[in-house]
Amino acid sequence: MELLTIGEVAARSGLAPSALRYYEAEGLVTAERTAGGARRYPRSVLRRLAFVRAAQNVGLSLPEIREALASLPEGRTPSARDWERLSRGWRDRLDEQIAALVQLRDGLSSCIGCGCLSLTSCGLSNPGDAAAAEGPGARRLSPVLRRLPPAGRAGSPAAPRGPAPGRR
Amino acid sequence: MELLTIGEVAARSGLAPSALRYYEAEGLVTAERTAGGARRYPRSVLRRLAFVRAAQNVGLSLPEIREALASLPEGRTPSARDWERLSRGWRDRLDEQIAALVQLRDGLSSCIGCGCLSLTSCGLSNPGDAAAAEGPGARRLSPVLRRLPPAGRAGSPAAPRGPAPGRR
DNA sequence: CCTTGACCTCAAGTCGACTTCACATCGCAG
DNA sequence: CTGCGATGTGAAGTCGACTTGAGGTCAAGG
Repeated sequence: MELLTIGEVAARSGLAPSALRYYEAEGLVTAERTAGGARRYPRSVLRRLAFVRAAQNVGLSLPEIREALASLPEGRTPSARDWERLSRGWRDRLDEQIAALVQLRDGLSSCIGCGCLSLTSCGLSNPGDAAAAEGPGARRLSPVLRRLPPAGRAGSPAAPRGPAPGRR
Repeated sequence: MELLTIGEVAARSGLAPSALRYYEAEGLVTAERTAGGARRYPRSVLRRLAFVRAAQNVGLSLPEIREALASLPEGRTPSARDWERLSRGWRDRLDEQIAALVQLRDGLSSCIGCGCLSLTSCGLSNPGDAAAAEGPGARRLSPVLRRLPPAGRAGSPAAPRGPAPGRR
């Protein structure tokens, strides 16, 4: 009645069934079982999955998301306070990431203008050769950048999350 | 004389020797060899590595970087035109990423204000349940976001690139 | 001559978030 | 009863960018 099969949840959430099982194994969601062992999800799981997605977009890892979810009293619809608390942290995270990218972009722009093609002394990259270049002057990039990507990850057209060739 | 050992390059670039070998295998850098087979790098490799770093920060994958490097006439110091061409593309990339993050952050902020805790209809996440919620109205997130992180990657204290326990 | 230490190669391991595979079951229509 | 499709499980594979490990070589120093 009010319970959804894994296939339905997959269709509605856009996640592959395998991902849902994985999330369950990781403790992000739970499901009841039929006599036969099939998963039956309450409608609220969709909200939970939406939450997971949002958190992923902010850059949280699954363990972090699990923690965040754990801080929401079981099953209950998150209160305004819950939501505010969580999203405030996320906002800070996003602000950090944005600031780092902006800084990088601006460094790039100024490099175009200044003609310092060497890259050896222009802070855009410049990791350790600062030591060779003498003096601790360089090293302008905030560490958050190092934490950021290898971003292209899903960049290649090949199946990041969208394609989900799983449901064939 | 003017040639650096892998250890020196590692120290000056901040990369582990293993990473340098890997880059060579991937065709990002080349090195001469001594009679005994040891790598000897010209000073210019540092510039090249700085370039690689910068490109990584922008979010390029190694294959993409290899391509970019290939477009720089062999060995020659990149001209102003080269640099401008490349960095313009990077800038666009960064702009995209920044825009996506800003959009996400602002969505977050507006959610705090609007009290729509359900997450089911607020575009912050909302992947496929739009179908369930009837109508194609949702799905506000630009696809660039999906390409972005799972960012936390290096987030865990455990050795992303900094620690480089390689040089022990 | 022997030991270090820096270097070499090739193979395999790591991390995160899943997917894919092989094989077993459930429930139901025909 | 048979067959199909949706599901179940556990194990192993995938991708990117490296690191780690095992086992071997080279040049210099005591």
